Amino acid sequence: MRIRELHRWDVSPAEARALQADLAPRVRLEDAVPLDAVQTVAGVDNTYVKEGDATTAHAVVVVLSFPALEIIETAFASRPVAFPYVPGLLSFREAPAVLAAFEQVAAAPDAVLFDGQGYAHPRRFGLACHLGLILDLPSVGCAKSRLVGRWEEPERAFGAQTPLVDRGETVGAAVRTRPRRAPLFVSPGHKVSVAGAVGLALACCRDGTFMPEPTRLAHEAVTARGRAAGPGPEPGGAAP
DNA sequence: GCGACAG
DNA sequence: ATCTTGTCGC
Repeated sequence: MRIRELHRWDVSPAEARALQADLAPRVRLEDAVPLDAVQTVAGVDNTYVKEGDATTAHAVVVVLSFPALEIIETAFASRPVAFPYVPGLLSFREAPAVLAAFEQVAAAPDAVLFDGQGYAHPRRFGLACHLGLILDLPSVGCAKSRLVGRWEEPERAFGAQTPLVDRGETVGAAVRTRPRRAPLFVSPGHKVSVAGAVGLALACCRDGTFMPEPTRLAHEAVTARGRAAGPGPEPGGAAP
C-alpha cells in the first residue's frame, strides 16, 4: 500500500496535542462499509526492543479474510523509537513503524483493528482514529484497559456490552469477550460508528479468546519478531 | 495541588 | 509495554 503523509512525526508532545486537535474534526463516525460487505480485516500491533540506550519499534500488520478469519498476508517493519510513551499520545510513538509495515501490505484491507483506543480519547483522537484517518480506512480501537470514560460492568456473557461514557458523550463500549475476564474497550477509529465498531470486533472474536483474531494474531507475530530481532549482538544491520 | 493515565 | 515459572482451572 502507498501511504499518504498528513504531517511530520518528529514533533514535541505539545505539538502532538495541537495536531490531534487539528485532525480530530476529520474523523467520521458513520459506517462507511456495512459489515456484510467486509471481505478482509487487518490487525496491528507493536513491540519494543531496548538495546542499551536505543529502542526499536517492531510493527506487524496481519490481513485476514472475513468472516472466515484466515491469514492472507503478514507484513513487518521496524523503526527507531523517537517519541516517549505519554498517555494520550500513543499514536506518535507507534505510527512510524506501523505505517512502514502498511507500505509492505499488498492489498488494502476493508477495515483495520488496532491495539488501543480510538474515539475514547481525551481529544477524541486515539491511535485507531489517527491511523484510520491516515490510511483512509474504516478502523476500530480494541484496548485491554480504559483511558477515559465511565462504564458499568457488562453481563458475564460473550457479547454483553455497556456504554463507555466520557463528559456526557458515548465514546465506545465495554465489551465482554470472555465470561470471566474484564471487558475489552472498543471504540470507533474512522469511518465507523460505536455500534459498527463493536459489531466488527465481536464478529472477529473466535472461541474463547480475549482479543479479536486480527489483533491477537498480530500480537503473536510481533512478539515472535521482537524476540528474533531482539536484544543481543545483531549480525548485520537494521530490519526491513 | 492531587489523582489518573491506551501501549 | 517489560522483567519472568510454574501453576490453578475449565
